[in-house]
Amino acid sequence: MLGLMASPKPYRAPVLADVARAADVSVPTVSRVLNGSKYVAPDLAQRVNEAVQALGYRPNGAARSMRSGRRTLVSVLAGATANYGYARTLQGVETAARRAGMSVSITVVESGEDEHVRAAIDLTLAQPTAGVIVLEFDRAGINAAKALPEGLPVVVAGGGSRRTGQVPAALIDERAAGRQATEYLLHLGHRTVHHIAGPTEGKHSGRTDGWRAALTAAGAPAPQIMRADWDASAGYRWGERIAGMSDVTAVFCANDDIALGLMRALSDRGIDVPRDISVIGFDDQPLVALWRPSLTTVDQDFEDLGARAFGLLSQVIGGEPDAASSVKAPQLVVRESTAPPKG
Amino acid sequence: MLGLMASPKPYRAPVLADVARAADVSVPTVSRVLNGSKYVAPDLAQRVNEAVQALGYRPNGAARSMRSGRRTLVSVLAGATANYGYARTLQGVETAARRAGMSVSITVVESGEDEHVRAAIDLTLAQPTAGVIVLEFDRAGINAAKALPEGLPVVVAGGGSRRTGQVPAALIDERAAGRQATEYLLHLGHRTVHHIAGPTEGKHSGRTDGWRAALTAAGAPAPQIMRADWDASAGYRWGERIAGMSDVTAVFCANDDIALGLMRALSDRGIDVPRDISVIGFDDQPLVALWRPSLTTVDQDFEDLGARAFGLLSQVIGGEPDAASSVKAPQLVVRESTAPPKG
DNA sequence: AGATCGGGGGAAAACGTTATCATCTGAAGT
DNA sequence: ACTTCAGATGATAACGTTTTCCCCCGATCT
Repeated sequence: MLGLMASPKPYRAPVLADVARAADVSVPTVSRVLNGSKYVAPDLAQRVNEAVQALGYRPNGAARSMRSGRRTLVSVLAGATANYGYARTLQGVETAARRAGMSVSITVVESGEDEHVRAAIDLTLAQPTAGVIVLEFDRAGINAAKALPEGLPVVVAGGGSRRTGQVPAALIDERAAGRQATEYLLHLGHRTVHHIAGPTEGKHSGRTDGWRAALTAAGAPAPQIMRADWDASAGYRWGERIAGMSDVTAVFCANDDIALGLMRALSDRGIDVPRDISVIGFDDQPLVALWRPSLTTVDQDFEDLGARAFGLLSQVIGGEPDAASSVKAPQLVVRESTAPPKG
Repeated sequence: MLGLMASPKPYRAPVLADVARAADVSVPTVSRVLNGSKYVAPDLAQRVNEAVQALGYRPNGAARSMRSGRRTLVSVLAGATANYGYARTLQGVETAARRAGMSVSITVVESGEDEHVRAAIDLTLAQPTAGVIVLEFDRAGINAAKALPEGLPVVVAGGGSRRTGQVPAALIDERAAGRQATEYLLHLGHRTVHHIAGPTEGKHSGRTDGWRAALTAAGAPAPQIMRADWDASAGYRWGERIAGMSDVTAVFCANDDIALGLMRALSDRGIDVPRDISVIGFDDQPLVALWRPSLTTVDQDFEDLGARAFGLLSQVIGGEPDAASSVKAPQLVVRESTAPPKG
């Protein structure tokens, strides 16, 4: 009859009442001990701690957060996770959150379409979240930030040079960086600088703005913007076309992947970087320093961005009235892919 | 006196009772409508839905999960997040979870030290989690998997060729891949294959095992293993030494970063890949195809790994008795960095 | 010695939801 | 016309915790 026996213990996780019984104290006392309240006798506290150990008790997070109203989960909404910038920013958020005793959840917004935005938000808010950090690197993130309900603590992390709307933001000043990169190329003696931009993100991108500003300030002609997706293959395809253009001597790419794809295409066609054409990327992924030629690029401190975003969210959650946006300027890293023009 | 006025509405998120009042129905009825129960009159349902819309009501996840016992959060424990393999696996988990209507939380285990392991587990289990996926790519993950309490749904995702302990696992057969890569080099005519391994992970690594098995099967001599960290600089340092070794004609690297660092070091010393030395990597990061020469490597389907891990966890949570581990073999991708030896 | 005070601890309420149970209605079956 | 039944709804309990309230006690003060 063994096979028909009901399982003897369906294993129920121990709860506060079990601990209280084992320690022969009341339920609130156990709670007090666990939450480090003073006003509890040492011997009782010890009995409780022993019972907790013995039973392997873990507080039920749902019950805890429901009753106390305290939330220990922060949610990240992002258009992607595995791309370098996203992943590093997420890492920065996670590290900061962990040090503060909070957990991080991540939800991907598949696209900027209403449907995807709404689905992601619904999923995120189904958890008892203390607040939301939106990675505003793409349209999905931008739309998600707009669609979040009022009254919920929200901060944005992104590449603008100033705050977007009313939401506090941790920012990287892409505009300044784009300008600096372009100015560097002009300073080397290039007549103008071509630009491969990322997919259009609403009105403008800071990188593109900075590029244009530098050209205007220097009185240099602004060539037509070349649009590309974020990945290397898009850079490669533009490289094929640029190889046939005689007037291009310097290219500022919206990210490292595009730059590497471009360089490979040029290399495949016998065009030398940086002798024939200079190339600058954006992000400073670890591998680009190994490239031949190593890539001149803009170092964005994504981890710091994530940490700042979390800090800001903490302030907002804490109700601090002057939760101020922060902006940090990325840094140009000069390597081998840039040089004065041939002439 | 304006400055001294108490804020008029401290904003309390609407709850079920508010909706019920607005729709003039009972609280349970609202719950029924929201959970799609039948047995509710169409006109009532509509009133409820309108009230939900009007008030912007969102169910309180904590209360919901406490009462129903249903959990909609799965937790990922990992030794890192931003590295390519980790990030892609996490992406796979997130996508699968989102499709299943579940959220994902991520906690980094800083090291294999007891202290860090315990801290990470405590943090994770403070959330009302339905189950845990441990990324067993390093010692931190391995130790975390061991230290998780009994009775909690746990699965492992990693690179073993068979299950570790009693925990169901989604695996990538690194051993088979290591063997295949090594056999390919031998097949090209190399007398033996050198190997740069990752940091020692307990007893062994599947990649290293496969390498050794291939050499043994072919009767080739097994050179001393070269140990390295996972990053490119470690590969570079080995490259500096390998440049001075005359007997090295082929190197199998434990990951792509190491391989790229190695290739750069060799290139810096005028050693041609693949003419003088063949190099194989492991992971197939997107950029390695752009390298010059493009890298022969092993494609690991990390996203699929994450998806399988989530599927497995779902089964475990659902109480399916035969939640079977799955193993998938990665694939060798032949590119330009491998060739027959000179002689 | 009686009033006062504050540490220590238990009883009970409360959080917002879902599950159980009971009740009510109207239609179908005799 | 009287039961029967199923659909529809509300009252109430329950989940596991924290918070509030109150009582007890011994120590200190008049």
